[in-house]
Amino acid sequence: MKKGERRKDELIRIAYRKFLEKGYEQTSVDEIIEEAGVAKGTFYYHFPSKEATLEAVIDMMITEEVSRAREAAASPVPVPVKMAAVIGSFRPEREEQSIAMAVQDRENFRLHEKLNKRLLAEAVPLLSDVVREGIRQGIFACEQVEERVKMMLILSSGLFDDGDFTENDAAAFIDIAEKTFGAKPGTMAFIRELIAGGKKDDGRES
Amino acid sequence: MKKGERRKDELIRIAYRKFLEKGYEQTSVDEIIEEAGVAKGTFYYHFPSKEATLEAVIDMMITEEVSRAREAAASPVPVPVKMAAVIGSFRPEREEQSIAMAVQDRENFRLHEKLNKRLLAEAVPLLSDVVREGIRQGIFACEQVEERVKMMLILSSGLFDDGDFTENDAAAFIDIAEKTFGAKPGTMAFIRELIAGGKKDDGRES
Amino acid sequence: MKKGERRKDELIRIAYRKFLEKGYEQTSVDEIIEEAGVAKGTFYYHFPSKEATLEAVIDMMITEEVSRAREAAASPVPVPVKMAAVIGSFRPEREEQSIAMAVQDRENFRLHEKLNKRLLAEAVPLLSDVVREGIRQGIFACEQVEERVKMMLILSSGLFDDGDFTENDAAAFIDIAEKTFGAKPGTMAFIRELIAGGKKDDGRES
Amino acid sequence: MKKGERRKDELIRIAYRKFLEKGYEQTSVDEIIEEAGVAKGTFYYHFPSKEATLEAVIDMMITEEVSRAREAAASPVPVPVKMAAVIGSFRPEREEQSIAMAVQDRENFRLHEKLNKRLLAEAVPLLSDVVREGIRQGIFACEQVEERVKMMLILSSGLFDDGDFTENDAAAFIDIAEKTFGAKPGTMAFIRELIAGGKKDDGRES
DNA sequence: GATGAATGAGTATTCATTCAT
DNA sequence: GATGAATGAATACTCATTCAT
Repeated sequence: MKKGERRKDELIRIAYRKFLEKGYEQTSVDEIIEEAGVAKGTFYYHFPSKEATLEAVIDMMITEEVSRAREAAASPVPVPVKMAAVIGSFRPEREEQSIAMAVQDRENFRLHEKLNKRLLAEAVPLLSDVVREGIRQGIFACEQVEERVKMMLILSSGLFDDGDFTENDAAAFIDIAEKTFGAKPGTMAFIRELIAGGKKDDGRES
Repeated sequence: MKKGERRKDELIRIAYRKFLEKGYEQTSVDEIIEEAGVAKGTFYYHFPSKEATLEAVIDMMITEEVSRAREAAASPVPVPVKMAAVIGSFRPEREEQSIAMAVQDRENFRLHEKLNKRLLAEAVPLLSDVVREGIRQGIFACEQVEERVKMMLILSSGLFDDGDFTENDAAAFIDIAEKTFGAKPGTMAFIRELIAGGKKDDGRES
Repeated sequence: MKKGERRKDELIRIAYRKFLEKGYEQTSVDEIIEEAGVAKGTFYYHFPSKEATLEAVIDMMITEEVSRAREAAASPVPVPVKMAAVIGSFRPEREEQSIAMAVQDRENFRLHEKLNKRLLAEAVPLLSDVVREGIRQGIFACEQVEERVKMMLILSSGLFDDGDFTENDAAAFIDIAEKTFGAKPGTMAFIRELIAGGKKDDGRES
Repeated sequence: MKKGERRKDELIRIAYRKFLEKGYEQTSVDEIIEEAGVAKGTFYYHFPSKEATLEAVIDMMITEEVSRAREAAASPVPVPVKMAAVIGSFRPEREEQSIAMAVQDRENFRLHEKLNKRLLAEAVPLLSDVVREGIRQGIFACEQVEERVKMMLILSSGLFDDGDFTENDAAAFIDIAEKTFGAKPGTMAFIRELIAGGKKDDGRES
């Protein structure tokens, strides 16, 4: 990696953190460059616009998560475990920002939405394959696989992403998920641990 | 209603429309007062800040929708029909803005989210009562009623609010909803019409 | 005149002087407001953009000069004298800026050109009437009156506006002007004084 | 010519075209180097500043045109024809840019003016010699030769350079020119073709 | 000769808010 | 109740120029 690229990556990293902390619109270019300790011109040397930085940030996140998810999808483990692993791959950045981002998270809809759209697009096919594998193995039984996967992802994101949920939420979600995919009761109990993991140190957003 | 109150209500109504059209952040106080034909000072006579206008707008929306929903919940009709009516009450702005808001919908997350949080809080108990009524009548059978209601609302909002969904989406959703509440297949087919209604004139954007 | 209008007029006056001194592009909004001692917002309260200020400046100049010229055209004096008076009305800013504008004059093409276009459009008909009056009186004799007037204005502007010309220039110009309008030699000697007046205190620059 | 010189000349040529198309101020160094495919440093290796590029561009133009004009002035043809040829040499860029520059011509006053000043300085003595030759041959009769030449150049530039003129303009101009130089009516009718030539393919702008 | 990353002062414009009348 | 002139910090973005390699 060249010297110039390192500067650019640092800017992306800082932008990433800022966008999570305060949201895209609320983060000014000035704040980013001040934290990076570079001049205004340097920022605009690397990015044609502020919006381009958002794209770069999202690309970075997607790239990382998708590659982790793909690996998980390819591993030779039982289907339910594999599902857990794939979904887990898409739950971003546990250790890193978890703390910082908790601060203020109200306004980063733009990042959230762009990211969600792209993640959904990447995650749905991946998970659908896992579900179909489960169907072949007799673990699951359902039609409209892609749609059901999409719904479970929407639901899990709306419910758990903010780390604010009860045991009842988890129980109901597991029951719904099992019925959604036509699985036997208990098959997807593993989800409880998956989301529980995110509850403690992943205080993403209120 | 006094003269001053009428002015204030007009400002709220204009702000409401603008927020839907362009989003909260993207609507300037100047635009609101210009459309209202009042002076800057007048705005700040009625509202301590721009943010206060957002709160007022949300209050107005909630109040209207909740009262419609309460009426629906109290009407003596079969439970599935009642559910449709209550949910329908919470789907805002059918006739009025549906057209206008189609224009731009990308940035009004702030309004959306504030509204959603409050609507969820109001809608969940109301719908839960309806579901419990259904349980007593043997139409539904489930535990964690409130949680399940919440999930169906999250899911329906994530899936259908943007009017961009397929027949497969609808089919899967209906199946999931029935299983979620332990209803017999076909019990909740009415949902298809409910969401179809929003698809036509609510060409919001994808 | 209201208070707000006075502020606006002051801004126009300052912009006018700055534009003459340094040119439109080279004058920043910051410089104008600093000299006026007002805040940035005040400027943009009165003008939608910097360009609008240029328009306002030009309007101000045109309005003044045209009204002076119209008066001169209506006065009951001999035709050659009247011509001198009308032309003189269009030679702007003798006393006021003459000094300040001398500083730098290199870049104000934009002002100059916009102004020239509009002045020419106003001056040509006015002077043409005077020339036709002269033709009726037998002082002048020519066709294509408007075109000839336009040419003499272009020529006089190109030659004398910068105050940098010789006696030979004046002599040749007078000869050409007389021949252009078919006047007897000496008829338009008055021009010499007209342009001489601009030479001293109007040390614009070359 | 060395390799470095070729690079420099290419930069001048590109700058020349850009300055004509968009004007000096509106052309950024970035645009020039991008089109040339060289690095920023390369530009500043060849030119101490952007302004220096303008000077270089003007030098290039002058040099070309003056040498063409000198050739024309030395050729053994009748005086009126020679005048036409010399003036024609100074009307720049017939074939090359005529099209490109038509795009935008509003802002390149700086180039225009610098060029005009220098062209005038070069053209006046050259044309004056031609006029004096005409006087010796009895075709022309006038004093203040240089001044009259200058005036005709100013006039022709102000009138015809933008290609927007009428037959009346041409007629009046020819009449004035003949009287200016004391020529017999008809002597300078050739001018009509000269300017007509510029009207067609030189659609610079209105 | 040539590169390209870095600079930083400068640009026009926006906008929520204040306050004397 | 209502006005509208005034504010000033903030914003995204530009661009001629420098310099270590």
